[in-house]
Amino acid sequence: MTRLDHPATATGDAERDRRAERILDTASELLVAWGYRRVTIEEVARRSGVGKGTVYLHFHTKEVLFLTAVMRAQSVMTERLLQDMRADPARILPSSIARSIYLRIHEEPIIRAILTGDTDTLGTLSRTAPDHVGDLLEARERTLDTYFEVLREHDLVRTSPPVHLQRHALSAVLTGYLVIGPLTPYSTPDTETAADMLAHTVRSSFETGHHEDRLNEAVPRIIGLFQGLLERMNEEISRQKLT
Amino acid sequence: MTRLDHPATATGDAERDRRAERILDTASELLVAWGYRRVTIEEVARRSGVGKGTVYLHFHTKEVLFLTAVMRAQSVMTERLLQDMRADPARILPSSIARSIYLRIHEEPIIRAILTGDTDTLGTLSRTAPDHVGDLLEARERTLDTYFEVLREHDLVRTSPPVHLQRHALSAVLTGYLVIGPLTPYSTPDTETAADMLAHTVRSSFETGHHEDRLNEAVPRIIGLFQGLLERMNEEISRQKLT
DNA sequence: TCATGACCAAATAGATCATTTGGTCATGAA
DNA sequence: TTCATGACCAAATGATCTATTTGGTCATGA
Repeated sequence: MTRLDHPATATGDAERDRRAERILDTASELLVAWGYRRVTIEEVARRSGVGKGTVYLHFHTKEVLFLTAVMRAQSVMTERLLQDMRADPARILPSSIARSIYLRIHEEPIIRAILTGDTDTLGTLSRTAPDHVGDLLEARERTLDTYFEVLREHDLVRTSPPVHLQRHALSAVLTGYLVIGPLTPYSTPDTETAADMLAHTVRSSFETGHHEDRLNEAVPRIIGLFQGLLERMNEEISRQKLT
Repeated sequence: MTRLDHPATATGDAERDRRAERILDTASELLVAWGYRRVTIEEVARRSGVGKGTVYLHFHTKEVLFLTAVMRAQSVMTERLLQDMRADPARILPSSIARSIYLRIHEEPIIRAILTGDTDTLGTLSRTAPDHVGDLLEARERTLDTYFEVLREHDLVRTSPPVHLQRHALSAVLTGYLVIGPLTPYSTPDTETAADMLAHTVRSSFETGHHEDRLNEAVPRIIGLFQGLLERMNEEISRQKLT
């Protein structure tokens, strides 16, 4: 429970930022464990080793605090996707991305809650999110559209359906695999197997046989695209962290 | 409001059965409009033009009444699928079935509620269903497994993944398309378009290029299969209708 | 300068009471 | 005798009021 002997004034931006991160850590942890409604700011403050008022020096409201926690989780996931892409060009393909997201979600319950619209843990957050970070959500949509356009230009995905339909289809399939588990009372395959099936589904319904060359050509653009989204997210996150 | 001048004792099984159907009609209607929790047996009785006690002459409990209503809706849907299959062999393919189910669900809110696990309209039904009709649910799983096996024997679907994984994948994709609509706050394509995308997804990830002959060979077996399931459902339905 | 916890209004949870509802069964019509 | 019915009951649900908690502020003091 006891933190620093001297909970002294945070000297410098560095210390201050570390404290903000600690608060976000606590918020994330409690969000998953208790659900938005049941977590109090005071508890977050206590577990973060700061006073209650201090939390409000970092985040406008409870809502903003938890939304930021959620955004940070997504930012981290995007960063991982980027790492993967840099290591292996094939990782830019939708099937690989879907697979990674699916697997990651099984160890990051926050993101699962977002994507599946889990109202118990998210509470009213799911309603109010668009009011606070609507721009970001739109940006994500646009990024995905451009993503498919780029893939298309390099003959890596089918060209038959319009781009926005492909995006919709990808969301639908991914969501389906995520939601089906808790929904059906009966036998579900283990995570790894399901992830492979998901990748198979996405691959066969979106992608073409890939040419190694065309793939490599596309990599920088795709990476740039997601890098842009990542920066947009981080920007939004630090915008929420006050002063 | 007024029904027969003579709400007389139901003479013969025919009249009695008509009355049961009327009660099921009312129950279905109110289930969709109000949700399980808010519907009272008395209201169902009033709207069906019978006394409250009479409802209990037909169905053991409130739960059983509404479960039967739900089963009947599924039975009707299965019947339609069978009609389609008889009219056109290609309708036995998973892509076509998925498409039909998806479209039908947009005009049959009951079934949507089931498949998407809509807890607001279904209430506690979703939890308790397996206790009452667990056998039927298992039968449906087995039927789907056999369905894929038959398709496989006629070279109509891929043979790479195990059958039960294919079933799981089909459920996942269909569920995804169903759930994604209410979930995402943003642009969704219109029903018909989404249905086509769904069919495309299912076709490209499960089916092979179909030989007309092989298709026709499979038709009778597939139809028999679903016919069996249909009978199993109707059997369960009439088992619930008392005496 | 800046972290803090007492403080306030508003929301939530608890407790108590009134109403409704699922399910039964004695009654009476046919 | 057969069978539909609505009064009836215990249990669940909802309404209402009170006590507590909680999000958010700000005077205080390190």
